[in-house]
Amino acid sequence: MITEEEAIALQEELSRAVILTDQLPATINYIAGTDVEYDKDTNLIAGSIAVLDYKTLNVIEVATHCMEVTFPYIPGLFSFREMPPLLEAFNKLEVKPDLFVCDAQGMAHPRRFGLACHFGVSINYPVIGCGKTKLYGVYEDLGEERGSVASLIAPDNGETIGNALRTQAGINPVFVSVGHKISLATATDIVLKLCTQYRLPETTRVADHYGRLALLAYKK
DNA sequence: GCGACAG
DNA sequence: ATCTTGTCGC
Repeated sequence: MITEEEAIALQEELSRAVILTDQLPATINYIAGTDVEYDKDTNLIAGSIAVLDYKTLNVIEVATHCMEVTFPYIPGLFSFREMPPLLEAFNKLEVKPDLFVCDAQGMAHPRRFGLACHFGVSINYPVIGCGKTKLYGVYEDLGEERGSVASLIAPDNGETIGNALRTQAGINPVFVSVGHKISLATATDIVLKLCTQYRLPETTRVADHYGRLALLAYKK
């Protein structure tokens, strides 16, 4: 298995391929959410990708893949744990979406290479990182209203590596960052549009739901 | 040494 | 991630 040192070296090498500008279709038809579920009492995990119609948010297709975990949870090396099941699920997709939203960080990472970047560079598609909690960076003065944004600043070089985004008034923000082939501004705009009723994007919620079902069915 | 630490 | 429904507080 890949060692921790090798994983870090690989991140530093692959991170040079990340594209931080909009390189997506002028019209977005399909958008996918990705998530990975864990089983409480086995080492099974399920990668899940849900493709939605961007305009109506209707579910178009869902692909899942169950397997055993192959890498421990180490903050900063999270992608090496979740990439395997996600790549398998991606290969099962019949409808390839215009872009993806990962349930994790992209550039908002100590080496600027969170799961959303790793996934994006690997499949060469536009990807947005949208995490529920922060891994790296500091922010201040985030408004309480829906749509409020505060820059996530990297403490090592002072650069903006993401946005804290309030998707519902008075509810904890989500953390948006570039995964691949999209700008932070576009990514932030899209995530807000996907949060129609809840704190998290509909893409993430749907992927989570079907991943859960797939894991339960696989256990039996 | 202490706190922080995606899922 | 996983414990988990109703309940406490603004």
